[in-house]
Order: sequence, then C-alpha cells, then structure tokens
Amino acid sequence: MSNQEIPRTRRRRGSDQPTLKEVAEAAGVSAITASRALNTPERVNETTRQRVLEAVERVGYVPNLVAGSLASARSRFIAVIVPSLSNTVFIEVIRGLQTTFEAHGYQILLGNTDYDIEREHRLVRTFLGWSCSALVTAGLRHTAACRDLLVNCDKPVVEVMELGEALDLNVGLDHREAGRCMARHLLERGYRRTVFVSVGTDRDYRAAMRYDGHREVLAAAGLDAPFIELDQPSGLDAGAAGLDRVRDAHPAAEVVHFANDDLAAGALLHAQRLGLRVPDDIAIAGFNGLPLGQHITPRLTTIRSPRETMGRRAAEQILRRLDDKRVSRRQLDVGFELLVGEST
Amino acid sequence: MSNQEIPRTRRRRGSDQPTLKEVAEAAGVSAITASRALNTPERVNETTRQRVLEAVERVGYVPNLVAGSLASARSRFIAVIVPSLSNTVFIEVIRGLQTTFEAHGYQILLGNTDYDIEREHRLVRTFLGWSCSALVTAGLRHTAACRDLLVNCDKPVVEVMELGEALDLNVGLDHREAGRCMARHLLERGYRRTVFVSVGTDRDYRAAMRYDGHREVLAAAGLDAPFIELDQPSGLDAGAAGLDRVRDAHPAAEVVHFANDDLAAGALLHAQRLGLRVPDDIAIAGFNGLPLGQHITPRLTTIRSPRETMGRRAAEQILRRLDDKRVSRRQLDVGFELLVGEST
DNA sequence: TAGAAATATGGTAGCGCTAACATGGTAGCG
DNA sequence: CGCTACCATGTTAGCGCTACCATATTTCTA
Repeated sequence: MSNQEIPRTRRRRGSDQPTLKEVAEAAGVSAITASRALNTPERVNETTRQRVLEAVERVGYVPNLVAGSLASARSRFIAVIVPSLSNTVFIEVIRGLQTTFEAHGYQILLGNTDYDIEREHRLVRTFLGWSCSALVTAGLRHTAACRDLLVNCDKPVVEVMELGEALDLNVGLDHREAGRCMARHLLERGYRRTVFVSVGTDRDYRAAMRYDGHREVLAAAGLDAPFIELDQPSGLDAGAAGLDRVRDAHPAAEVVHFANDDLAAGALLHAQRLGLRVPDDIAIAGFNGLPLGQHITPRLTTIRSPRETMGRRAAEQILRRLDDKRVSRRQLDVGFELLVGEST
Repeated sequence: MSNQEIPRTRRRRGSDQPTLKEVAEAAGVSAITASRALNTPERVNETTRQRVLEAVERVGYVPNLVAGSLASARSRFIAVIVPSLSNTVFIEVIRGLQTTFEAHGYQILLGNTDYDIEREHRLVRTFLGWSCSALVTAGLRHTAACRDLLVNCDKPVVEVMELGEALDLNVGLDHREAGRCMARHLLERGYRRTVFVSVGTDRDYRAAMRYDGHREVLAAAGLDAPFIELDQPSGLDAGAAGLDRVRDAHPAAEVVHFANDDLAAGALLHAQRLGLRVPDDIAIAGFNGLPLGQHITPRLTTIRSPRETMGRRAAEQILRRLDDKRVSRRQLDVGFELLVGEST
C-alpha cells in the first residue's frame, strides 16, 4: 500500500526558543557539557566554557529553568508566606529575606494568606509543588494538614515573627515579654490606669500575646488591665478612633498602650488635633519602632522590633542549612529594644 | 554467563512523594484521566472524578507543578519586577497585582532591581526561564537587550507607573502632568517663590518628570523654579533635612514642593519641631496621597496616585489577554487627584 | 614506568507530567 | 439502520534538562 500509516513525529515544542541542545551544537560539544559550562563551570575546560558562552550569546539562549528543576528535582525558589502585605512589618521581613536570597541566586515566591490558615495550607501545597528549596512562613499557627506537609517535606522551614514550639527553624522575638517590658516601663513612669488597645486579635494574635504580657505585669502589681478591641483595619484612622473610644469608656485612663505604632501614631496625631497634651492629659505607647513615631512631637515611646534583621537571619539560617552546614541554634531570638520617647 | 550486565534501571526519583501515576493506580484509572480529573474536571465523568480525588487524599498527593509546566509549556507565574521594596508606592502596586492574580490562581514571582536596569534584564531572563505567563515591570526604561527579550517573548508585558512609549501594555499616570497640576495649584494660591526638593532623580526619574512639569508651569508664568536634590534615601529624615536645606539656600522661599509625601511629611513634622507655622512661614506640598499626610495638622496638600488600582488594572489587562479576549486599550491612564490640605 | 588519581567529555535514561492522537461506546438523526 | 457527533478514557511520545555511569586523556605518585 502506498498510503501507509506514517507514525509522524508529533512535534509539540513549547516555543521556538533555542534549547540547550542547539547551543551545544553551535559550540560543537554535547548537551551535557553545555549544561556543565553554565551550571558548574569549574568542571569544564576554560576554552570549552568560552565556546559555550559564545554560542549562548549567538543563538540567544535563555535556560529553561522549569526543565532544569524537573531534572534535578530542585528549584531555586524560596517560598515566603505572610498574612498581609498591608502591614509594614511583613514588608520589612520580606525585604530582609529578599536581599539575602537574591544575592545567593534564589527567587522569592510570595504568598499572602490574608490571615487565613486554610489559605496558608493551600499556598504550602502549591509551593511544594514548585519544588521550592525552603519555606518561610509567618507565625507558628497552622492547620494540622499544613503541619504535616511542612514536617514531612524534608526542606528547611523557618517560622518567623514569634518564638515558640516550632516545626524546624524559628526566628523571632518574644511578644509576651515585649508586652511585659512596656508595661513595666509604664509602671515605672508612675502610671496606674492603663488601657490596651488593639485591632483584630483573632488575626493578629501576636498583639494578643503582647497584651497577655502587659496584663500579667499589671496583675502582679495588683492593677486592672482593661482592653479595647477595635473592629477596623489597623492604621492611623483606627488609632484616632481608638483614642476616642478610650476617652469615652475610660475617662480616667492615664496611658494607652497601643498594639502597634500605626495605631499609636494615629492617636498621637489625633490628640494634637484635639488639643490634648501628651503625656500630661494622656500618655501613649506603641510597638514596632516605626520611623514615624520618632518624628512626631512628642516622640512616641515604643518597642523597636528588628524586622529586616529577622528576614536576614531567617535567610542565613536557610542558606546554611542548604549548604548542609548544620545550623547550630534552631531557635533564634532577635530581641527587641525599648525606645523611650516623650509620649509617656 | 551467570553474571550478565544487568542494565539496572537507575532510579533517581527526586523525592518519595507520590506521583500522579500512583494516584491513578489507586483510583483504577490511567494517569491522563487522573490528570484531567484534577485540571479539566469537566472532561471526566463525575464518579471517576470523585474516585480520583479520593485517591489523591488517600495517598497524600501533591501535584508536581514543575513537571506540569514543562509538559504544558506554561506556568501560572506572573513575574513582577519593581525597583525597590522600601517604597510604599511599589508595595501597594504589588498588593493590587497580588490580590487580583491570586484570586485567579496565579502566583507572583517577585523581583527587585534596586533601580538597576541591568539587574532588571537579569531578572527578566530568569523569569522567562520559568515560563512565566506574563510580566509586569515598573517603568519604561530598560536595557536594549531587555527590550528585545520582552518584545520577542510573546507573553503579555505590562509596564506600570508611568505612561509613554510602551512595549506592549501600559498602565500608569502622567507624572509630568501631575507636576504641572501641583504647580498650577501653588500659583493659584498666590505663591511665587517655590523650591522643588527631591532625592536621587537618577533613580526615581519619575520625580524628575514631575519636576519638569512643575518648572514648565512656573516658566510659563515667568518664574524661576529652583531645585534641590538630597543625597540620602527618601524618608521622613530626608524631608526634615530638605526643609533645612531650603531655609538655608532659599530663605525667601514661600513653598516647598516635595517629590513625595514621605519627604513632605518629614518636613511638616520637622517644621512643627522648629515651631514654624505652616503654611504662613513656609508652605509644603507633596505627592502620593499617603494616609499620613491627611492625619498631620495641617493636612498635607498632595496628589493622590491610585497605586493599588494601578496594580489591579494591570492584572486585569493581563488576565483578559491571557483569556485571549483582545485588550481594547493598550494604554490605560489611571489618573490622579489633587488633595488640597491646609499646608498650602 | 606502571598504576592510581584527577580531569574532561560523552551517552543514556529518566524527572512527572500533559498534548496529540486513538479507541470504543452511546446518543442523535434522517 | 447506517451515519455522524460526541463523550469518556487510554496509549504514546515527548517537554528540556541533568543525574548517573562510562570512557578517554592527562597528570601525579611511588
């Protein structure tokens, strides 16, 4: 029969980008040598390497990293999972991670949980599907299934922000102690009637931990520690509203301990507008140590958290682990610093 | 011979994670059916689909997205390239992109150029190597090689922030016009002696464009438009320093037009500390419309740029393009809004 | 100078998945 | 009833790269 079934090759090149094979042909070497010239240059002869690099230029080769990852079963991705991009705190941690990792040739895969641990779980699955080299996630609270994935994935996992019972590596600070620290400062200053103001402690549970520390210290001094939770997103507006709420519900309050500097600064600026004298009429304290607080008059008393450092340290721990140098301490306390301004 | 060369299969499973094949076996179907059950559920029988999903649960399958991308020649990555993570402006654009893309099942691959277009070029290469579905990059300035890559990659490319001669899609605002707008406002208010203060215009060239607009309007009114460039990173500190520089170099200045709100707010807070009356002793204007400016007394006159919206619009354009619905306008002006406070 | 060790390169076989084509069964229609 | 149309599923062949092993050549060592 003249019309035989020709099992014609089914070509389905993804694109018409040149491949490593074409580079190899252009350089007159095998594909594997071309691969080595690009990835482990010390394992090929210098002149060969030059020929390959030249061929890369000539044909306009862009390595297909997807194929490389599949073949080598590792990518150069670092999964970074944060609860929010609206909070400077996480941005700065990301910056620390990003700077360190990018310098070592790793890419950040950014995920945002919106404070939902189910979403965290889904993101972890996705990122593991990308064979990421390591994962960084904010906080110690996860769904059970997510914990399983993280424990069994056999990759470095860093939980950042707070300290505690971690899955693998842990870089953060002790929020309860930070709360205690500020409360002690307030007592030293002679304040007795405090109010702690926070937003959404179900989401920002670290704020709740700081409140716990605060309350503990006041309780030890035989004092009450009233608490107000605002039902709006954190920000300067919320801080202003918080101050109003305090003046309404606790007219005799001497000092307001805000869960973060955005709230505290909002309150401070609002106090200015209302013509209240800070700290004489009402004292104000915050948490985070944002630059803004140090520019307002009076300067805000707050606690500086080393956010960018936290990101850098986390990245360093991971890099060390990936280099297979054992990581000495699995838990790293980055500490904090009380900044005393004139607002208390 | 009893000791034949057994060409033993060299197994080199990347991990001991279950694969789709194992899921398929557990469900009693072929691999491709399992694949379809997960990716195109409408193409399999409902009961089959259920069996597959159940098998996925049972064996604890996590899809290998790297393999999937290689086979299908597309990933669900969107490359996002920004010059800095220290600037709220880019963060908010990223937030807009992130929210929209994550809702459609795309992952953000984040790159930071640190205002270096060579680094941008390298990032573009890397991201193309990951078969990203689309690229978003800040600004219209690229190296020639980078332009080539972007033009020839046959993927949606959006240049955000400013408007102009774009490679593909373009979402942004007219910075020169924003500069003009503020300058006109200042003239209307009766100010004649202005100073424009900026930082690193070689990097933040959009600030330079705003200055161009500012100068143009003043020149049309026959007025000089002195300019001061600070050599420190933008921030409240720099704003304070900027105000000092102006008072030193231009003691008769009536108004300072700052390149952004961080600088302007820093100056405003510094003026408070110095006991200067704003706007009577010196008026202050900014750009961006950050919340901070609206909380300071007097409120900052500034221009609100729709940053998160810019990200969202860019994402929508890309999604439409990926769905192959032709995108009507390739250039999208998101506009801006003059916010008049009491600082001018 | 033989033998070991190091260096440089190549051939082959996958990595885990999906596109393309093939097949068998059921429904629709004149 | 024969035809097409469609649906559900399977078979095969890659996607582009690198791990693993093998081989050839050079250098070093005893």
